[in-house]
Amino acid sequence: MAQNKEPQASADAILDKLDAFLRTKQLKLTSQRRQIVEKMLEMPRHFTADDLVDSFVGQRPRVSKATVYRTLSLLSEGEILEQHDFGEGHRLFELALGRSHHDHLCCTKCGKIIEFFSEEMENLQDKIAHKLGFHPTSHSQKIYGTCRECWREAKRD
Amino acid sequence: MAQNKEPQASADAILDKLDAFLRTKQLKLTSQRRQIVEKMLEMPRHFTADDLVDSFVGQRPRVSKATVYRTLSLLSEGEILEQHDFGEGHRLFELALGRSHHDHLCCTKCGKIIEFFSEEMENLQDKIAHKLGFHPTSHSQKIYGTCRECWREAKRD
DNA sequence: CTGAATGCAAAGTATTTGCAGGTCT
DNA sequence: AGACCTGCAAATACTTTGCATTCAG
Repeated sequence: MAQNKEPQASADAILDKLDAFLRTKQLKLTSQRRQIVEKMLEMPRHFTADDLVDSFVGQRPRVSKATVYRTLSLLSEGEILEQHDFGEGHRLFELALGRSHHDHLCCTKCGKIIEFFSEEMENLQDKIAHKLGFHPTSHSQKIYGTCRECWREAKRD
Repeated sequence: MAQNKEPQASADAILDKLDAFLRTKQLKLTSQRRQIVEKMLEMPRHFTADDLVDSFVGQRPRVSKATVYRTLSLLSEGEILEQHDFGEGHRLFELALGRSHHDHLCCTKCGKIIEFFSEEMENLQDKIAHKLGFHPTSHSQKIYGTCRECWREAKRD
């Protein structure tokens, strides 16, 4: 088990993968799609579609909200992004390309998200799924609670 | 590990728990709140707020959408219901009172949801959380994939 | 009696879609 | 040329809120 500190994929690596994916569907790698990929790299680990839309305000050429949403869908479908729902009423996106799979701890006090990976957990999940006749393709695991810092703060009161 | 086949709580048990919870907040057990509890018992294991709203159409006295939403919040807060998000764009509610904790397998072909519980998994989750300085209060785990039936069907083609 | 609850309609929030014109190959 | 894309605004889906009235304790 380890926290994940790997660097993210480069713009080039992402554009290559996106281009390859788009080709398989006879779609095009446009200027807007490139710009969105660039912006993605400047986003925090988890970001919303709206965060990305906002990053284009007052910029020329700008990219519209509709295009951002449409592109985020494509990026997810092409397995470049991953989508999460931490129960806040909106989706969060996370760059998946070049990073290995992991799960999340979510602090309900400060909103911090801690990533973790456990081989043991992965094996156990597979074992359980198979025992129930299920063929797993992916999973989402979130542990909610209080992080170290918020816990300390709570005890202080 | 076992699939969960326990019966659900009775209306009386739920109303008792709800009443106790409401008292602690100086809130009232109204006729509408009672009706919502009754309807909940007729719902499938997982239901949306809208399913519940619909169950009141053409009924007298009816309960409004706003009240349904407000009551579902209270029921969740009072740990009578649990909320889930299976990534379909709306919340699903599930009766938690009288049922023990479990996680879910979600078939992405047919939408079927299979429940499971694993002591081993629970322990592992706690172990990981603590190792990262985290104090867990709850978790949500979903394994997506193909269920036995859909898998067979896929192979047939 | 009095604070809490309700219904209604309106307002939000997040996301998707129709369409007319623009763009890439 | 033709298929795909884009921006815009309108539409959708789900949920929350403001307010005048009604109700539970």
